[in-house]
Amino acid sequence: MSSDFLEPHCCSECSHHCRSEWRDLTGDDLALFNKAKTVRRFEPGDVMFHQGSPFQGLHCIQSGLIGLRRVDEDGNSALLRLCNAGETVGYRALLNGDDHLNTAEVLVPSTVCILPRPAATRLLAGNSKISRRLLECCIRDISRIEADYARSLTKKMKPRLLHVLMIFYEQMGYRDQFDNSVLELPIQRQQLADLLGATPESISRLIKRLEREGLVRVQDRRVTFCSIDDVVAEIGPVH
Amino acid sequence: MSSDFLEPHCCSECSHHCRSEWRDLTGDDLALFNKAKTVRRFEPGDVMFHQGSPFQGLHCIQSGLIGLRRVDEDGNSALLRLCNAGETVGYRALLNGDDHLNTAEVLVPSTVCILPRPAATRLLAGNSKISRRLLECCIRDISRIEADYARSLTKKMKPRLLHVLMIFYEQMGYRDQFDNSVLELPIQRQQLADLLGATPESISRLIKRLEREGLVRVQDRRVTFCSIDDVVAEIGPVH
DNA sequence: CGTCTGGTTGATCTAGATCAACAGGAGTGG
DNA sequence: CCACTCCTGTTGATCTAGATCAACCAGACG
Repeated sequence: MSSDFLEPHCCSECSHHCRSEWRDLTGDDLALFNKAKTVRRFEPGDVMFHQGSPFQGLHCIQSGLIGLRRVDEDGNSALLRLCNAGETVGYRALLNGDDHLNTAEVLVPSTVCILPRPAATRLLAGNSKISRRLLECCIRDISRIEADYARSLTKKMKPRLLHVLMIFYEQMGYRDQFDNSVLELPIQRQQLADLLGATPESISRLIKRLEREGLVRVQDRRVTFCSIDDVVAEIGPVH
Repeated sequence: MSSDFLEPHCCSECSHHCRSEWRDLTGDDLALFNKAKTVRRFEPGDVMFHQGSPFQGLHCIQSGLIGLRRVDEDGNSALLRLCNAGETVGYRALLNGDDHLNTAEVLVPSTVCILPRPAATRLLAGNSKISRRLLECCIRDISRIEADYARSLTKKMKPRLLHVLMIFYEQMGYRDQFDNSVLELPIQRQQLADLLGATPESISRLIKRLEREGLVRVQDRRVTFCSIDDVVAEIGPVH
């Protein structure tokens, strides 16, 4: 058993993650990846890169939760996307050479593997499998954001809030001792609001309403679903 | 001068279009492209492919305007994106093998070049330049939709409507005999509304308001901008 | 002619924004 | 230990952008 297994580096974490773009690195490519990578630990509130800043490195999320935030000219800001373990962030700036369009902000304690440009470029140029993976990643991201956009155009806040709750539930929900479906929300109300283009006040009231309607019970960050089926009925298929 | 120039086929149209993904096809690849392609003419209201239908072919828009529409479970629909000459549509279904997520509806008379799956796959597998182009195309689409999504989350209808007017103006606007900036809107109010997640009534009233505020003058489909600068000031940088 | 389609207008309603106040912790510093 | 402030969240009062529903209008078209 190599030391990689005893003390995991980026290679084993990033490239072994079943959803990662880097899952099928082998041989020289894997060695290059490992040599060039740095692994960093981030805390909530940290920023991995800023909107408007030049590309610094490809960020592969090993664990945690990252939000991509966009701020407009008058200071309004929105969380456009959430990125989980296994996802690669910042590839757009790598590929088109432009500055980052979003700020990548850390929402929960996260471990991230950073691959600087030279290595990323070499890997991409040398291995067509990797650029294919990146293309898949692009397609996945586009589908996700298109779906979110469509929801924002056609639906009210209530089903949209329920939708993000369900997304979180899928990723980190669990059953408590009474077999209730429970979710420990990883983000605060403000960020929930930024995710939906709403205000924290509205989120607060909306949650109250969901409780009155008997869909969920919420205490601070803990969300207990009274009936997952009822929730799904409100929002249609989650994906 | 070859007959291609006298009676343009897809090759010369699609692949010569400066923004097309296919601009640098040469030799055998170009021959394959030409052999496999079919060119079709569509009229407004026609549908190139339906949401939920399987991939039939890659659609390269030679001329015209295509809208990608998404309809949800309760029948609400939105126009997620507009695609102009030079753009390739439907690549997602090609690459991931899933059904189309959107309906591609024709908004103005359009000429489209259709490349069936086998040829598309062969071209993609054999020519890394092409998959790189497709990746760029993906990146462009993702940037666009992200920007639209951000606007929908943070801005009111007024700047968003002005934004789509400016987008149209950039593409097809002109100066009239008095040097006014004029735009002949290619779509009707309903579609404008679907593009913004609004109702036709709201669009109608909003336009009235823009006229009252002296930003534009509108008669049927003709939009005359009183001051492009004022409009730009309202919406910030267009791109 | 009647009918249809796209657009406008008016009256009313409502979801969500805004603004202001307040409440409960969690530090922090005396 | 208490007082203070900061930060997140909640609540209340009010406002408003945009939706909804109904009517109507003009042109196109059989």
